[in-house]
Amino acid sequence: MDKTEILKALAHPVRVEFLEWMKEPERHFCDQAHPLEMGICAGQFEKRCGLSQSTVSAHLSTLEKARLVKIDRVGQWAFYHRDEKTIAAFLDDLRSTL
Amino acid sequence: MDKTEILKALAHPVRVEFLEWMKEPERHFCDQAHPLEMGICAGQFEKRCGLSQSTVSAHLSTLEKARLVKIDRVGQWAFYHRDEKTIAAFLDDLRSTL
DNA sequence: TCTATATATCGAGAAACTCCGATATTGGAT
DNA sequence: ATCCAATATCGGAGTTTCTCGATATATAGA
Repeated sequence: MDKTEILKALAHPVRVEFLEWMKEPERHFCDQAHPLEMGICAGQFEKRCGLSQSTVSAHLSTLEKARLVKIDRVGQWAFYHRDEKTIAAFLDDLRSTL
Repeated sequence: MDKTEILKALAHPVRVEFLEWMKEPERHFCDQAHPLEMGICAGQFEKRCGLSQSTVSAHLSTLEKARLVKIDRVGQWAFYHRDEKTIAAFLDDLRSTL
């Protein structure tokens, strides 16, 4: 759990927004073809943030490198979901050290 | 309380370190001439982080713009201390939204 | 096999960040 | 008034981040 890497990952509002959206999938991704239990397709973020496909992919990759999200690759799709373990550990660490 | 600005301010390990040092002044700044209750002199950080005076000043300025610290200017000195109100509000907000 | 779709990666330009030395500003002391 | 010490600001070099379009990869389906 690299605190600095996580804080850098959170230092862009779009990435924070992605994490917040994933907290309530049924609210923000109700039109996804696949069941929400599988995670959120990368393309879903694209539609909602107004950025290009490659930019969204890069942001998701940043979140993944910081271990804030996990990816399940199924066929041609990448399903993203929050890594609650890392997020909780980070929040606890931040509260106790900051 | 601008969450994005705070997260960007925390996205540099030196600034996080400054905040952590200020949490225990008697431990990290025991050699300060002025009483620690006044806050921590800018020069104290310089001695401990190995960065130049101008760089330290800029980092402290970033923390101040994010309202993570407050400054008391007394004579030619600038005494810094944590703004616990902002820090607590930020941690609460992060825990509830992230 | 060929085509379409989903995602990742590459290359490049713009913007932001980091750091420094030099200079400016401020206030105290002589 | 002058000098010194503490801090802030400026200007610039180097690095990183953000974003895009183009291209690559990988899978599904006809």
